[in-house]
Amino acid sequence: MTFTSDFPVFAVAVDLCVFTLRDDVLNVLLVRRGEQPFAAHWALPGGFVHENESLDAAAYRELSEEAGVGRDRVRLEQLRTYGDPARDPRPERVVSVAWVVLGADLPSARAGGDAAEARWWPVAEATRLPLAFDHAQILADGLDRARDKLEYTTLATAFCGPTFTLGRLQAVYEAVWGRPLDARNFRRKVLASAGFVEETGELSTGVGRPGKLYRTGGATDLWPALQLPEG
Amino acid sequence: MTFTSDFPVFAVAVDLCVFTLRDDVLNVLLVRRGEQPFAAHWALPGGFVHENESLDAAAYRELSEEAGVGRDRVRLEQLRTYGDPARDPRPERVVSVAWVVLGADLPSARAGGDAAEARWWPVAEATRLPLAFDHAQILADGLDRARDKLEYTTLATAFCGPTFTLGRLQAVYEAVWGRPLDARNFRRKVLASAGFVEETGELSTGVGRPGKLYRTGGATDLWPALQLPEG
DNA sequence: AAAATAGTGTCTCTGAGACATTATTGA
DNA sequence: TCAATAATGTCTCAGAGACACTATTTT
Repeated sequence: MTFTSDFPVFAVAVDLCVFTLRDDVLNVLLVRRGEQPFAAHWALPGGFVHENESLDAAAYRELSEEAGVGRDRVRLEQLRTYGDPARDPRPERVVSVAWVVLGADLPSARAGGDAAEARWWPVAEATRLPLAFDHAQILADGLDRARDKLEYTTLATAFCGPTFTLGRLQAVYEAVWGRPLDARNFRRKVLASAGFVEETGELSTGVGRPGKLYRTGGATDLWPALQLPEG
Repeated sequence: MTFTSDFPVFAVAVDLCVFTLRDDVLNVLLVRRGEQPFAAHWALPGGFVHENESLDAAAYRELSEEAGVGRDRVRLEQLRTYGDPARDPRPERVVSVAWVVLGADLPSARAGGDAAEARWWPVAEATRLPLAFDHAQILADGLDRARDKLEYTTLATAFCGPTFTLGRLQAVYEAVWGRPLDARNFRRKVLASAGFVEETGELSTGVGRPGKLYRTGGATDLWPALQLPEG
């Protein structure tokens, strides 16, 4: 397929920072590239936006192709757009719209799309890898965004399933912030934030004493905010 | 000039929400379009990104062309990217990277670039205009961003000149938030936020009692944050 | 003297952090 | 009975909001 235009021509891509918790550790999905440039390098999943496809539709499509995850399983928000002329060595000018994607219990990664291999990485390891393109920067920005958003939005519940105990929600905060929190203070603050969570009336099952199960409340912004402990 | 590509072809634009204070009222720069589509509609200043030009360079260039403002006069930050296939009626697919630009005492607008006319609008009026493309949405998002950022960053000083009194800084907050603030509490909080402002040793001149002049401190994030009063 | 702006202190209330023990379940 | 998780209360401290008057300058 060939296109022509009277404007400077760009390719537009989406790149995804897909985060989930595995064993109470924050993980990010990376794919190993099968093609040049950066063949065999690890990279964020992503790809080109199609004609007549919106940016978020492209993000959801890549998520489905490269992670096998449907849009009902995740929350997705735009991070920022990266457009340095040198960020992609190919002759085409490639601008990439990056997204942060949060999900609970996302499936084990599988190869798909043009990726030779896909797997979850604990973020501490992923940030030490020599990622393709400017993906190390994008990942760092995505992590910052996730950490910030947990403070003043209810986004943390996106890491949990449809129902969860307060203990699970606390584990989310501890994994993303990398700091232990006091359970009593955490519970007090979560329950004092109107619309953060609501009781389902059910109790959890499994190991340990059953606890009340909650679901996401109606609020999107948190007031008052939870505060990331300093130090 | 004609380009060809093996990828779906996009044009990439930048659009700017340029804010300044005029008579203690928050104003935004709009241009009247001279060409189709949306000829004679008011729009955010902006234009296409050139070949081999980074996104922020394009934003600064448009700012210079359409507002006559150099990069040393403003602070600029990326807002988000808009890419709905229907957002531009032209056959080319146009994705726009939007920016929020804050400046002090920006010059009276002049026509430039492909704008027939340019002028400052109080934001309350601007948001009621039928703007071109999806610019009403972009402007609304830009206003939200500016209001949020004033809470937890030192961005407010970008609306002031190189030195300013605390009274001027308070006027910035009141204009952007649309709420009166208590001067005593405001001073206490600003001076308690490490690195927000630092004394110059100079005093203001002009009407009223002279006050200490401050300049922007080294901090970019505010701790503790200033809080937008509710209600 | 009038208008405009700068500067100062205290009380009260809310929310944050620190901190230990008991309760209930499954293995 | 042990391991794992849930649940509960109090004290102290910091920061936010409410609130009134005096000081200095220009016109």
